[in-house]
Amino acid sequence: MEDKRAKNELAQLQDELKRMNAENQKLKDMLSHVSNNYSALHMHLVTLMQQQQQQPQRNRETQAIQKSKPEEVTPLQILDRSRPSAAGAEAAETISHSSSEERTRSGTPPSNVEKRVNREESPESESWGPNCKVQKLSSGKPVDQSTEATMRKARVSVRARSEAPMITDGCQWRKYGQKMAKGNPCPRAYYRCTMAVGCPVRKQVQRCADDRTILITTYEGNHNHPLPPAAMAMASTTAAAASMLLSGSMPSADGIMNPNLLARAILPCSSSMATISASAPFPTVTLDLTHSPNPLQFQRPPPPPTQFQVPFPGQPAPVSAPQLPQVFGQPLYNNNQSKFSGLQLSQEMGSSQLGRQQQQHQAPPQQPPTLADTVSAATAAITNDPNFTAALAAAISSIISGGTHPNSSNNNNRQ
DNA sequence: CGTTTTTGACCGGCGC
DNA sequence: GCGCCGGTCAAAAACG
Ligand SMILES: [Zn+2]
Repeated sequence: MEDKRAKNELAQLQDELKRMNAENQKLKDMLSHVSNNYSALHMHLVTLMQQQQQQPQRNRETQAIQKSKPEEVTPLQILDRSRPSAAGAEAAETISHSSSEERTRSGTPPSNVEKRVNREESPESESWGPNCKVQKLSSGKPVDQSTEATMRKARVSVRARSEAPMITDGCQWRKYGQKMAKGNPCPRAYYRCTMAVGCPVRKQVQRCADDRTILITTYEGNHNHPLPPAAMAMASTTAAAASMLLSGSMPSADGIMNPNLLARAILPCSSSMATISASAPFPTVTLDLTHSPNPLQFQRPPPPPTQFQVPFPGQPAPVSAPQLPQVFGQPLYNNNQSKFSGLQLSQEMGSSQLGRQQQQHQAPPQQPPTLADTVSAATAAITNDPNFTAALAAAISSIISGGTHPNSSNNNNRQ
């Protein structure tokens, strides 16, 4: 009798323990998620500032930022022409593909789709096949809206530590492929955004070969639909990085310059380096949210591609720009940044492209060496403005709540 | 049932 | 041309 009761109790306890473990795990995931978001946001901010100072006269923008509720309109969103209406998805699509190509979808069976059609009978193919075609075509004709064409080319890869098989960025993804990478035991998975039909955004996820706790997520393209706040951080960050990558500034010396600026603007407190790697078929920005406890990353030329570090002249050591990190550190868990403080931005481009393709862009804003000063000045100005910090805090908390509140629907990712 | 994942086939580009 | 390789497709299976 009594035995029975004891047993019962025990079972109960065990059950509870299990639950707690589960919750614990959940919390851990959440925390990691939040941390990632934080890093992304941080990065975003810096990128933004960078852009801002590129176009000084846009000074007013700061105000826009302050005014706008972060949840609804991110400055970034303004920058790239994403329209609001939900139904706009369709419209956006038309816009994005606009001039150059004839959308083959919906009743316009183009001749050039034939190849794929071969595989299957239905002319229903629609959407993606042609898109690829277009890609090439567009590359063929230089003019075009550089945004669309180039955006597809540009890639932003994010390195972050994550136990989860996939980083939670607030978007919905459908896996459409998986391959074994060559020099890597871990497979690479391909996803595409399913938040809207025809959203061109894709990403591929792969675990780092020599440190499996690091997850490399590579984004490509811009969303053509409104995003939930939880997804804003990543999306806008990557978009910003991408646009930065191929908007004028990227070429040659500037290319080196930018990450440099970013690096020093961001992590005054941590060792930072901008790495530029040659040999990549397409321009790629790499945001490294890995802290990398060991100086491992300082000698990370393992992968065959010739990678070389670019130690900035006279900038090897931590910088003094104490304002920034504090601003972020406060509203969040007081400096949990130990984990993600390190952020490093590197750009890679095709070795072939390295030389040419640079001046292709107009108005090379020859950025004087004083740039760094400008940036830090801007940083100071911005971060000193209470309104701005308030807005930022709001943004952050919104993201956090969006990501963590179970009731906010999105909560956790699947699987 | 609709949606997502799995997984082998397939494609185009590139180097040989 | 051939084979490799990074990507993608799509049928079937798994999922909820
Ligand atoms: Zn999308």
